[in-house]
Parts: sequence; structure tokens; C-alpha cells
Amino acid sequence: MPHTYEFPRPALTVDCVVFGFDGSGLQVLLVKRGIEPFLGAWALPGGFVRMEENLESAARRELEEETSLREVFLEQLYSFGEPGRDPRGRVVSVAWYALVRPDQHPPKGDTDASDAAWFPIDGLPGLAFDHERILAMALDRLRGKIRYQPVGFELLPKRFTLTQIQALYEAILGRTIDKRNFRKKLLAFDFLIPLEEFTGGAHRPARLHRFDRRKYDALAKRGFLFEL
Amino acid sequence: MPHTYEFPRPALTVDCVVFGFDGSGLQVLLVKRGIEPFLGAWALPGGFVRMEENLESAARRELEEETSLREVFLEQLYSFGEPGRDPRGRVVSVAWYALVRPDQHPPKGDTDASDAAWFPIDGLPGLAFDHERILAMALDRLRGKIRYQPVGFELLPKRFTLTQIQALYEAILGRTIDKRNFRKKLLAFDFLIPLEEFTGGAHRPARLHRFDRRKYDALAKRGFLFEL
DNA sequence: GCAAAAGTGTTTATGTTACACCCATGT
DNA sequence: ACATGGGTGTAACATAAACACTTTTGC
Repeated sequence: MPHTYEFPRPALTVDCVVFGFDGSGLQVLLVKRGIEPFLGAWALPGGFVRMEENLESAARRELEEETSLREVFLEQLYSFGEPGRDPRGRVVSVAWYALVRPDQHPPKGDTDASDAAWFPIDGLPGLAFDHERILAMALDRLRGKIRYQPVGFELLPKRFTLTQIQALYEAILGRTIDKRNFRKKLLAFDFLIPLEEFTGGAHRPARLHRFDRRKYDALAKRGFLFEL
Repeated sequence: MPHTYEFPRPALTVDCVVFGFDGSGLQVLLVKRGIEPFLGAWALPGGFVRMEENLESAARRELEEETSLREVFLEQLYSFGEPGRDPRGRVVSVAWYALVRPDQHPPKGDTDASDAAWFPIDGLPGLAFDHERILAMALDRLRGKIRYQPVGFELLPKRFTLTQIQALYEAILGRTIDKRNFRKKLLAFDFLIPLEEFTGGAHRPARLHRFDRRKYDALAKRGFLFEL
């Protein structure tokens, strides 16, 4: 019997903090627990890691099973392993955070069986386990990351207006930003492509743009700082 | 039997990337493996997590057991869980990185039983498991972190000269820095306290400074950017 | 024609970069 | 007295911040 097997093992789970943006505020996707413990409470989507899958696959599988979300931006956040964080016994959780575009959002009620629902970041219900702590850490990470990595685009439609992305930055950073300075700086990076398409609606149409990842990657390799 | 126990479980380990600075180059502390697999190979210090300890405690315990290091700066890095990363079976490792001051370095040969030794970052031996990948990630993290968080001081003696800290930044960032600009900026932050003590040695004595964490924390709370 | 959001430049202040010489000590 | 590393200021340049009005559309 290999050395490995002489030790009792903690159980291993993954949990996902799923962020969305509705045009004015940051939101988080939660699921209502259908089993004990914390039956009926809201929690982060997640579950046990299987023996043959890697950690990211486990996170993506749970995400799809519980929220129908596929092919989202997903990045590892932190691992939580306080004894006592799960009343069932020793459970270590590898936490991830995901960013999803509005056009990827699951239609409400689409999720099979137990409920999943979006909550505004400043109107969250109490959460099961230590999920509030995990969520707080994910939010910190997002706030830090968005300032020097182009992750904001993962929360917007593929084609978006400059006003939309400014609203996103203002919502996440929690302060207003000067419109002219913001646009000047963002466009100077030269990884946003202005399209010949415009929004419709009640007022002056706004030009749509898309993020050019190739251009960004090229710049990033040349040792480049984002810093919005 | 609780739900938790129905699943086969990966084994859980912690591994630590321990950085040091010898005045001119960054170094990593490795241990020579005394058991299979990879017997005789160099590896990151680490080992299995016990059922009753949290992840950080496990990392600190293994660090002390294998390298005699205590009370070092320690921060979680990432969790690695590719099936196949350990030939013994499914093993998930929560990786950490540590920063140790020269005056904390274990005297060579102090470490009980199997060897531990410092290696220069650009002269590393091949490593066991996927430890090269873990180390590469730790190095990336350190390079990124040192630019906007005051972690560099954790690699220097409590009292240090400005030339020492500049050498540290140059070694980690891999480029030379202008002496006058570096000192101007660093001192302007006002969290370095100049002492009335000086180095001895062959040349003009250099003033010693210490890092004032209270002042730094106060600044940091007022929403403050380091950015060297 | 009015309400609502889109779009656009210039000036000022601040921060960053480049750069060269004198000082204090031990040998 | 010389070799070695310690220490210091200023000017040019680049980036960031502040700031207000005109345009386009739907109603």
C-alpha cells in the first residue's frame, strides 16, 4: 500500500463565485441548497471533486450542472480548509470565480431542479458554510484584477458601448470616473475595435466596440501595463 | 453515513516555495527527498495535511519539520490537482510561498536528517513531481506582488540599507533601477524609518532603515498605491 | 422642441525619467 | 592617496486630472 493511503483524507470540493453585470450593478449567481446541511439556504454553486477530473474540470462541471453555464471565464481564487467549515466533517474547498456575459446568463427557471438566481452584490442573502467569506475574497480579487487585466470585457456582451464599460468600472470600483479621460485612455490602448454598428433606443445611438484579444496579448507580451 | 463520505477522496498535501535573498540574487530552499517516489531528487518542502489542522498550519508544520523555518511570511499561491501529477495516485496540493530574511536562514546542516539547501533561482536542479511548475508560478507571483505590496522587506534583515533593497528589486524584477529615483520614491512613501545606525565595512558606512508596518497599514487603508 | 444619452479637446497639475558629481571610510 | 560604495538635486518629459458644451435621436 503506497504511503499516500496511510492518511485519513479531507473531502475535496470546488465552489464558484459567479459574477454578472446587469448594466448598472454587479451581481452574483447563487443556488438554493436542495440537501442538508443548510437545506433551503443560498450557497455558491459547487460540489465534490471526482477522482479522475482535474480541479478546473470539476468547477466547470458543477457550474454546468447547477446553473447551466458553459464556457465562461474561470480562474482559481483560493483554497479554504478550516476544520469545521463544513458540519459534515473535514472538507477542503478549492474556490473559483467566474465572469459571465449577459447574453450567457441562463434564462430564469432554466436550471434543472433546484433554484439558481442572481442577486445584486449589495443585497445578498445569508449564505451557507463559509461562502460569505469566499465571496468577499472573490470580490476583492475582481476589484484588484480589473484595474490591470482586461477581465471587464468578460462581463459585457461581445459588442458593447463605451458607456457600458464605464458603468461596469464604476460599479466594480465603486466610484465615478470622468467620461472623457476614461474614453481617451481606454482607446489609446488600441485594443478596442470601433464597429460600424450602433445601439438603437430612445436617444442618440452609441457606437459599439469589441475587445481585440490578439492585440491585447501582443501588447501584454511587450511588457505592458493596463492600469485604469 | 453523511453524504461526504460516499466519495473516494484525493489525498491532500501542501508544498512551499521558500524564497531567500543573499544580497545579490534570489534563492529557493529545496529539500532532497528521502523516500520514494523521486527518492534523492530535489523537491519543494511539503507533505500531507492532517485531519485536524488547517491548510496554513499544515504548511507551517511541514516547513518547520523539513527546513527548521518558523514564523516566516507565508501566503497561499495556488492549488494543483492534475490527476497524474503524483505517481502514487490522486494527490491535490495546496501550494504556498514563503519569504525568509537572511537572519532567519537555517544554518547549513541544521535541518534534521535529509538535506535542505538554497539554490540560486537561475541555477536550479530538476525537481520532483510538478514542482517546477509550482515554482515558476510562485516566481511570477512574487515578481507581480513586489511591485505593489511591501513584501520585499520580508526578504531583508529587519534593518537594511537602501542599496540592499534596491539590489533586491533589481534581482527580482531583472533590470537595473536608477538610484536617485528609487530612493526618492521609496522615501516619499514615508514608511521607511531612517535609523541612527550605520553599516561598518570597507567603505563609507550606509544608513540603516526599517520598515514601519503600522505606517504602511495606515496608508494602505486610505486607499493607496505602492507601485514601484 | 425637449429630454436624454453620446460624443469630443485643452489646460493644469502631478509624477516619472534622465543624468553626474562629491562624500566618507578602510586600506 | 586611492578605491569603493554612499549619498544627493534639477530640468525635461510624459501622464493624469479637471472641466462644459454640442450632437443625435425618440417622443
